[in-house]
Amino acid sequence: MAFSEYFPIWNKLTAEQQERITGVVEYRKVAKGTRIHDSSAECLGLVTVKSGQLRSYILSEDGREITIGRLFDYDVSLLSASCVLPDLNFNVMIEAEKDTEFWSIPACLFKNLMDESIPVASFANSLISSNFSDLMWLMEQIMWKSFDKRLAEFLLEESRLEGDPELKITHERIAAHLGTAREVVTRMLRYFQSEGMVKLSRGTITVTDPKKMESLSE
Amino acid sequence: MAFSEYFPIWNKLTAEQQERITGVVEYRKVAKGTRIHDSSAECLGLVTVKSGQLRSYILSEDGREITIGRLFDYDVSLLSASCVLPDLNFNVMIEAEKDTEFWSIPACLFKNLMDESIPVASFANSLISSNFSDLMWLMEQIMWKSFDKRLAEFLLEESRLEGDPELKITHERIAAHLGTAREVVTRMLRYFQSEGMVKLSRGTITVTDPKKMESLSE
DNA sequence: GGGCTTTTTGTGATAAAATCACGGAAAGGC
DNA sequence: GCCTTTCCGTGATTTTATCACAAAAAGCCC
Repeated sequence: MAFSEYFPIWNKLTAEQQERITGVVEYRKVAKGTRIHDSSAECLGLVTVKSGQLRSYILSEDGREITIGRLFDYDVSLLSASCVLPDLNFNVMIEAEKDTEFWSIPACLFKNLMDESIPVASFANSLISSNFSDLMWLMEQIMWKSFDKRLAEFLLEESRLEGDPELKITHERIAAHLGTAREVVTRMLRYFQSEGMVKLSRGTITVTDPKKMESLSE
Repeated sequence: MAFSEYFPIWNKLTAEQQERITGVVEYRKVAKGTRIHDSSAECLGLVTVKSGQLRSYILSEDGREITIGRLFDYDVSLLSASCVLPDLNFNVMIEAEKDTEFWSIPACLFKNLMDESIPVASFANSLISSNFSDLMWLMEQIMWKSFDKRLAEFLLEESRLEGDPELKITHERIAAHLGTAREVVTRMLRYFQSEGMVKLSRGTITVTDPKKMESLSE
């Protein structure tokens, strides 16, 4: 499948614009675990996922993380484009949670397109807006929801994504997703186990009672 | 002073567009404490502050608040325009922290302008982007900074804004700004007082040692 | 000015979550 | 089978949040 299939506003571009993109769009295939963007490197520009899974997260000075978003097949993101929008200045990291194929359009080209095409500008607009909404949602979760609910929700979402109640994930990773400490996750998982909602073993968590967990997460 | 003076991209609009705005822009003057936007009401559109001070905040189900941004003279905001950007869906409140004069451009007109003018679209872009960055900054504060630092920073910022070390504010209000409980603020303020950084009395907090507080806040 | 209400602040007790400091168990490499 | 690394468990302590209640200050009304 070609890039154009994955770029929602492709048909709203002129042939000339399409050509400029085709000329510079970069295709990459990265292995699970690869960090494709961080604050130090010059920015990637606009990222479009062909297949796989990416996660964006922020990092504290002492190395703690929290996931702020995820990208799946057909998702497009401007998070890695702080140089496109000068008002977008913060340090976000992006890494591959699975082997991932994606395209990137250099920041400078996208910036030019934004300045000459209304469809591109309003596309950028909706991307940023939905990122903003997602962050707002996360904020509300962090501020007003207790940790047990957040963890339950994470586990359910994760097993939904994988299509499997048996999750291959460490407590450490979960802590990084949720922005807390590993011990906190461990203890809460033990509690979930004592309540019969999950079964634990090294490196895997099996959701045994999704119903009960769902009712907890609300 | 006229609206055009306060609208950064006024000169990039056609005469016809300027006229459409002039025809519908609404001027309002509200007293301190007025809530000018909430999730229930139909949305205000684009807000431009002439003078005064607004704050945007979110609300939990059980009534707790946290300030997510502030608007001062000449500031423009799209936060109250969830209906302009369909991807911008969350419930933010806006209230006047001081007597405030502002203009609002109805959402539908602004949406039309965005769809026909690149300067307007990219202006919207930079507004959303900077809101996004601010929220990201807040997120980092909440996640990685301890409460004493956040409170110290708030008090310093507040006294800088007012140009006065003697702040007329209750513990309750501070708690609403920082998204915590009143008792927590009270106790930390007592600690600050015991350390000689502030002097407390009913309804006022006087920053007596800003230097020391600054070094704490870092 | 004396009683009344409302607002603001103080504080103990308890719970939730984060941090610190270990140690032990499981898996993988050779 | 040994050694290293990764992952997990858990007590002790600190920080924040929550709950419950009350005292002190200010405002109001006659």
